[in-house]
Amino acid sequence: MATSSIIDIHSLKRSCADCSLHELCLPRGLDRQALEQLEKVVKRSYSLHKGEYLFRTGDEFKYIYALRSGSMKLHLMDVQGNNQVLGFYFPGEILGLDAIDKKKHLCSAEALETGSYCAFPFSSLSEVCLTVPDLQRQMFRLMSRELTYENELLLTIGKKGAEERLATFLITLSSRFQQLGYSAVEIKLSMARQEIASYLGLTIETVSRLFGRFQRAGLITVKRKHVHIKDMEALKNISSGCVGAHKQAKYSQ
Amino acid sequence: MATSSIIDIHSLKRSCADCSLHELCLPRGLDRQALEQLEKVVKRSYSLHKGEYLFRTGDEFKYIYALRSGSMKLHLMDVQGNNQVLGFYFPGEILGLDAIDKKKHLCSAEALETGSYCAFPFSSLSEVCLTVPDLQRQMFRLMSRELTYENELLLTIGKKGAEERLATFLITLSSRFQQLGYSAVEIKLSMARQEIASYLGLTIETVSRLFGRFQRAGLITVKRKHVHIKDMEALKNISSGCVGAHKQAKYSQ
DNA sequence: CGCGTCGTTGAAGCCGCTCAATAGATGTGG
DNA sequence: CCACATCTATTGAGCGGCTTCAACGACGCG
Repeated sequence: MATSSIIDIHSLKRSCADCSLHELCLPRGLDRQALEQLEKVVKRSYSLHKGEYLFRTGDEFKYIYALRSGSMKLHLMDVQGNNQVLGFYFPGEILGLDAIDKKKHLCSAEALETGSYCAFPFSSLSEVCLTVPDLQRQMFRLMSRELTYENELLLTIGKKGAEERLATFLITLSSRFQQLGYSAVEIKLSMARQEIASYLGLTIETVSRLFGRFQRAGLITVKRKHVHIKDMEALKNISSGCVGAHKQAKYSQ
Repeated sequence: MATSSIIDIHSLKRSCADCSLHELCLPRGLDRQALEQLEKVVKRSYSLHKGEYLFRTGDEFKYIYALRSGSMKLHLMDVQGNNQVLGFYFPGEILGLDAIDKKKHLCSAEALETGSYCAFPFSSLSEVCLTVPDLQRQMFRLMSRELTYENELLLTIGKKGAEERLATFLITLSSRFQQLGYSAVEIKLSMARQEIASYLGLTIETVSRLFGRFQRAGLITVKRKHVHIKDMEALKNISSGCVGAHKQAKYSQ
């Protein structure tokens, strides 16, 4: 479990209502009264540095976490050391929902850069859900959304070729950054090539080559962890397989 | 939406308490009083025939479904006709949870054989959740479990070779059947090769060849849709990559 | 500056896909 | 009941995309 930092400017912000992530995060759609209920259980603003874990496989499940700043990766490892990155998380997003069933975390959440988060004790949170219908609804929605994300990732990994996968990854990242108020074309990757590769079910070399190929084709410019999208349309076309012939089996009826 | 059959023996069973799937399904862990609340909203026992849909992509989300008998596949199709099977569902399992967020079904649920199901209007169900803590908890758990399943599928598709994937599939099927009270070694596949292939991110030819290879190796006997597991241990070893050398990149730290 | 980590690039090989033909199963109608 | 059509599954041959193996380059940090 991460230790709280000595000085954390975020801790000055006292309420979810004041939080800039208000409309993205757990409190989304809650009225003032409901927010007050939520305030009672939230533990606010712990900080986290690159490489630190929010939780690890096997940890007891106690909290749902909301990321306030920074970014994280969720990853799963099996007995032989196969390591699959399941997703990347950005401010306003919720981590830990998959641990509810087994009451243990089955995957690990690791910080990709320095950031901060809020923690909601799950037992208290679910009690509040009983008295605040909007909060219950929001919890259901968040879990449902998580399922949808994973469904799309499954489609990407299971049915798309390497170019489509990376293009899909970039497009998705772009739109998520835009929602957060950042540029849709200037992307700062907080994850390593290795992590992108794992997420997409590819190797690091393939990802590297694809970045090069996209750059040579004039779709993007890449410099280390900085990506500039020059031709969003073309990238979207690749992402949905409208160009370069070779795909995996389609099985269309 | 499926039509209810003219005669359905299951409709004679009036309560979840009497249902043989009681301990697997939504009512799991509920006391008598809680069950009564649940009874008020459930719509029981519609029947469904092979090829019929419980819901399709784009359908308005109104119900959560519990499968009573038979089996279903959940699948997702993108714009170009890439069709990914996301999962197979058996009696006691819940379908439709991923539609809560968007209030629309983003994937389709199709019957693999004749069966029956119960429907829970989601708006009523979530109201009941507010007064029955155990039911709310169960909903959270079910959604969480679904996330866990998908995580494991992602690991399988993203990091494992073809043999490992099929072995994992068979092992998983075996243990689910066992939980349902069926044999763990005599497996009747209700899905076609094509559907297995799509689920595992492979082609139908590869799946067919793997079945042949497993049979020649004495691990199983396959005859059409009937599989007999002869060497569970060996299958588990393959499933976790303990044998046949070649795997995908492991990325172990 | 030297070292370690991360990323890029090249060459070669293999796994699983594609294409194609056959066999088996299922259903239909005469 | 068999002939025919259709769909599903099996099997083979060849190829190609991605991985593997290997070496080099680029950064960042002590």
